[in-house]
Amino acid sequence: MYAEVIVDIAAEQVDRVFTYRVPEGETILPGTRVSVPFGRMEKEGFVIRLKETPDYEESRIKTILSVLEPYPAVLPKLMDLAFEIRERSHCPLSEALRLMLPAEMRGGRIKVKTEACARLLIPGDRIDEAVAAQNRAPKRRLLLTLLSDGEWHPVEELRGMIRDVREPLRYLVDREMAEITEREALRSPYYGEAETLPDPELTNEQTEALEELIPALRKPERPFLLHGVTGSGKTEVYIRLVRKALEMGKGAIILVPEIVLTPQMIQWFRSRFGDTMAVMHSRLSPGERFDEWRRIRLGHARIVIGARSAVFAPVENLGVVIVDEEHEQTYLSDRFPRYDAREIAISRGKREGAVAVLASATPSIYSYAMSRRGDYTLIEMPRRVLDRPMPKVHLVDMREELRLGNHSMFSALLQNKLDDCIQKGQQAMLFINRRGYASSVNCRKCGETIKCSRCDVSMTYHSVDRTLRCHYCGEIRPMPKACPSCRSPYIRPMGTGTQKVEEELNKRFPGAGVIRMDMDTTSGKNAHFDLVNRFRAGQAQILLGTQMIAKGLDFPQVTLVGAVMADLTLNFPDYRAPERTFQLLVQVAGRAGRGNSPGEVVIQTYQPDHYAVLGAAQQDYRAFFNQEFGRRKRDLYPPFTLMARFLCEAREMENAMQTAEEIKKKVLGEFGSSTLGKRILFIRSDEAPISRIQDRARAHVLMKLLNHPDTEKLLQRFQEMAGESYPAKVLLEINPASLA
DNA sequence: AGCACGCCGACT
DNA sequence: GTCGGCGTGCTC
Repeated sequence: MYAEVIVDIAAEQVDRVFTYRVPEGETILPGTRVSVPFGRMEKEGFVIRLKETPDYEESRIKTILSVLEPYPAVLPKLMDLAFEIRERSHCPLSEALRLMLPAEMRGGRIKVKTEACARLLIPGDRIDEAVAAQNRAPKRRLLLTLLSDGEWHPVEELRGMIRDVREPLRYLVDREMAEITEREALRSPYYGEAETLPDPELTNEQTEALEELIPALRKPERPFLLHGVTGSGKTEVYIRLVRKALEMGKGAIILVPEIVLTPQMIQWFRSRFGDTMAVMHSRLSPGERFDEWRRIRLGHARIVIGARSAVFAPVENLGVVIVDEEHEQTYLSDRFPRYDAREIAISRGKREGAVAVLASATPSIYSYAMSRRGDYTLIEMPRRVLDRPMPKVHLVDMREELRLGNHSMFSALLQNKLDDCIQKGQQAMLFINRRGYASSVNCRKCGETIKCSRCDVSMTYHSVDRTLRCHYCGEIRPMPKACPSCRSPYIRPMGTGTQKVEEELNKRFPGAGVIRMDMDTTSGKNAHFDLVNRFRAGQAQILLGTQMIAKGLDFPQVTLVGAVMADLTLNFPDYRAPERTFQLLVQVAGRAGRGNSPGEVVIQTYQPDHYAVLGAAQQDYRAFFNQEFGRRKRDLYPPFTLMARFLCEAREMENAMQTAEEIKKKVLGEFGSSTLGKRILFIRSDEAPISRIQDRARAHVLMKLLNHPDTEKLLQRFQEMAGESYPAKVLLEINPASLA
């Protein structure tokens, strides 16, 4: 027998199969990882196919050294998916296959953990007798009792209950009353027992949604788009759908944005699904990640809840894939090979006969447009559970506040509402959009902003330790005493960050208690969890935070939500700015009134007439969609067009720019005024907006292409062009998440 | 990815 | 004369 193997090296030159001999007596299935001799190295590889006769000179064929796992690490369906990813993102197959396993599995960096376990060999009806016989040896008695269920018990666990347990255990083993073996142990990312919760009553809308979704488990057709307002109970729909799939013997994947994957939410799902659920997210330790992966692969867990990369979880006989908060940017991978977890979810659904559900209170313009075209089946849930009202939203024009002489960052209305809320003993959440507004440090004399030496972005002032930090590369510098460019001493932090607001709040509302959640206060492993818990327990009345408090959190005591200056994203030089702003504001507003008391929201804005702000204030998705869709059509933005960019990175900007210009010339030379060339609405080469990241100079060729069936041919040609050799490293991006 | 092979510059 | 620079090419 011979095996075709893809060697685990990420390079175009070795992106083809190599033939190896299967050792005598071994049976290997496709998808199995093996260790093979490659040149004079030893490498890991993936078996792609098995065959009887080799198509390579037999005497030169080497033999597989060892089989790394006794089962295929890549399921056949995921193998097909890897081929598709290679096609679509033009990466070596080995790179696509790497997505299918936890990183630490490669290179044998992680081992299966074992632990000693003991169990009783005495038949059940003779245990009492055995216990009674040990009336003068209390430790033996206790041990017999602990083991009396006949199950395996880790010795470590017994040691916690009996001092020097080895002594009585040896006694039992010597008399063949018990046995000890090394068994595989699973490192668990869960702590605490999950309480079992009863099923809540379903609302009419939930029932109706399920009446559409459940039949699709038998014969899935198109993907679903579930549009349910904040608080409409989408999660309960997921739970019932997943449970149904489970009853049919199928598995499920639920994708959520990383930020909402808090221990609470995990415990909550655990309370409904128990040990048949596994989690996958970036905060797991390498051991935990591997063990969770193994639980899924071996079928011990059939339900996976996880962040982006969990779309690749090795669930066999997949019944349903759900993408929660489908509009979130986190579903776009920022690493190579780039992928969109939503696309993969749909592709897996189609490939494996599973229902794909994209869900959001604020669907992406793209997905909603797809549902209008009939490519996705739309399910709407326009009302909240228990007929709770949508929160009442007040818009405050901050320009007007200034005109009235209010120079603080809180409008009179927000101050009054906060006063009121705190006096009533209720809780409030204040959301600050710090992006682009953070306390950059400026010189008041020459106007210079202090930038990171390596990344060309402004550094941010952190008052706790009086340092400047770069949010791109993490560089930390002490706050300078004088302006680095003009030596003037008049430099100081500008703008408003969460810390400054926190100080202000403590001054204005002494005794209310403020919890701040942002990148700085949530860096520890459980910091996020602890802060959320403290707020839930009522240890503070005000929760202040950035993006991370905008989504998914459910605090029934919160009756007031303030968006202090949330419309700043509107001014971002990005065509998605209105979409982002609308989504953010609706999500923020959705945090209010989730309990029995109705909620109120104050949105402070400088652009109260903007349709994204108005749409959010009225909580009217459709109105917003229509406006935004019209604008995209008129101004030729996606989905009517697509952006393509060649990103060129080099040590020197000269090389990066030279490459960008060369590519632009090549594109124009080849397509110029041809029919295909007419699909190019514009093309421009330039330094990238962030001209240096991690000491690499960046330039790009930016193109807007008309979305037309034959545009695909252009893209394929672009992919080839990106693969040629230049003085800079070139990467082709289609509709990049950011143009930075 | 690694490592060999190979063809030109400054040194014990 | 030799050590060593890293460009090109191969690995079942």
